[in-house]
Amino acid sequence: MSIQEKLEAAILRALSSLRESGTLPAQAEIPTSLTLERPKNRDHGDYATSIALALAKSAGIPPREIATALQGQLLADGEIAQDLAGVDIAGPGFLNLTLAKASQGGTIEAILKSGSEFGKSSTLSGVKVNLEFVSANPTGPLHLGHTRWAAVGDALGRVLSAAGADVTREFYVNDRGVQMDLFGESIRSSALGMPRPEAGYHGLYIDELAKIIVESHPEFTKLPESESIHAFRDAGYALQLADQQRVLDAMNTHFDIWFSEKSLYENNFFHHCLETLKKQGHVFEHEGAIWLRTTDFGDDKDRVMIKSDGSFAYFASDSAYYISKRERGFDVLIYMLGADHHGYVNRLKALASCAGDDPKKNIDILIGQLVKILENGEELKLSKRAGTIITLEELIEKVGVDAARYTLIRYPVDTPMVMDVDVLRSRTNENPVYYVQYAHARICGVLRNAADLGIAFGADHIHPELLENERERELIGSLGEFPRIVASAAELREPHRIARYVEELAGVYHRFYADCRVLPLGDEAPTSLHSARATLCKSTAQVIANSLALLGVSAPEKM
RNA sequence: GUCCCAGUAGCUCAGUGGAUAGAGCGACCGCCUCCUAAGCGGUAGGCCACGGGUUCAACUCCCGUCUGGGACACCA
Repeated sequence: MSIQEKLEAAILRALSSLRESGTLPAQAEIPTSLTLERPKNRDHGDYATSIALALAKSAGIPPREIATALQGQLLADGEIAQDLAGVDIAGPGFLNLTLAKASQGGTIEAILKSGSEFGKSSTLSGVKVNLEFVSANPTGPLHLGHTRWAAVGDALGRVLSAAGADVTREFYVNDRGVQMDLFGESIRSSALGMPRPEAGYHGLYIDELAKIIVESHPEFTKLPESESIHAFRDAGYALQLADQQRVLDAMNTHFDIWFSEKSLYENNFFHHCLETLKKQGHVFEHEGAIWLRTTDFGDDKDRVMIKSDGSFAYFASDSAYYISKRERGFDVLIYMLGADHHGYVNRLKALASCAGDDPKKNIDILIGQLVKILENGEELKLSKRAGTIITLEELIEKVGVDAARYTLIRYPVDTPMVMDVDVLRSRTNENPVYYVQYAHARICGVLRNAADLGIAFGADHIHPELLENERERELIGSLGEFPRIVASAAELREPHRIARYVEELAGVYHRFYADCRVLPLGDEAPTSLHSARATLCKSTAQVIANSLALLGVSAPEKM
């Protein structure tokens, strides 16, 4: 149990004993859990709680009076009193807690003991999560519109796993339907030197695909039109999907399952889904088409699953895919969609309700705003190579995987963002990924030197009582926050919190480094303080590395 | 017309109901004879779009207005 959790438990304990003793009346609304705040102002201690303010009304007692009683309880609590150097009442009734030095050492010890496991929790343990992201059509290269999810989705998967969830990352492959046929037709047209279909695909990559396919299968061009289109379609699809997989792999983004849309219609699965939905009573027939009455659950119109001509509407796939995920045992289905799909939110939630589920619990839809990319101050839209828009691969070539991933992840997804290629290539404070990586490399350098000088550091050399500098206190405080940051990032599905946190941590470290000499100067003899500071450095490097690992960004030992 | 998102320092943006609203860039002034200056410190810069409401407490929650961006097919 971390020191923070210990304190939280102690406060709850204090509150209930105050109620038992009659200091707090029975009608006081004592919460069952509470989270301590980290005050921004150093004068307000290491942790603070406003619980006295919150209780004042229901208890009918002035907040400062409650705070005073609480203060007395905490100081008399044998299990916690020795961890506290101070319990102060401030302002209207805040309770400010200052940790004893020895308790701060507990944070360092926990980090060194847990290593790469530090920060993990069990807040989501037992929850089976299906995380679906990217899900690009396999009819072209991955482009800028997919990059944000490729990075954020992957990071979210890592964060959820760190919080104990059982996560399956899934890529939905739209391998059937009109678009696929157009794709095949476009490749075939290129192979035969014919004009492309009007609504078809026009990128140069189509010509490349055509060339590759014709080389290995010249006979495709001689097949009857329909068969030929299908042959080109299937071959092109296989090549394009493999290409997407290669690029995602290079992006350090990995999937557990590549789910085929086509498979939803094999082995009578769709029919089974329809029967399942019918049992819930929201399926109906109208003018020869089969509908789902999503308006029963707040959708603005009902949705067609099977059109009157017997063909499947897109919503048929959505429905069957949803049923498939639930039948495969997932409790929480996370969908990561682009802003252009926000109209899907209501119908997907209504679909969950139509299937008898609770949309608040079983489905979670994240909408990502657009990404723009700037180079030399101009927006990049056209890509010579793809003939359409800039590809994910080109972005990686320009700025590298670490910078691309980090930048894409560090903003909340519901705000539009601009990536400036020139900034991402710069090696200054302006470029947060370097700022953070540099802090890690810097620590590694110090620790190499420490080892050369024969200075001992590690779990046996924490010496918390020697770490008296304000910068040291600040650094230890930041390190201790990591587990709660991971837990909240997972709960809120906001991996950008990890990035913001590690930037803050790197800043705190750089300030510590500027003020506190870690290694002996000149001929100075090594002391316990040198060991203690080197140990603090080591634990900081560990937390930075753990943070970057959650983002899928490397933590270099040298730069 | 309906719906979604945004509006915070000159610029790009953080900020899960708490105390004096933050960071980077840009501007100005400083810090390397010794651990990575890809770093650190300081100064200047804010009616948190506007108006109501809820609350002990609102940048944060609710309603409305204005401005900007996007979405609204028996399309995939």
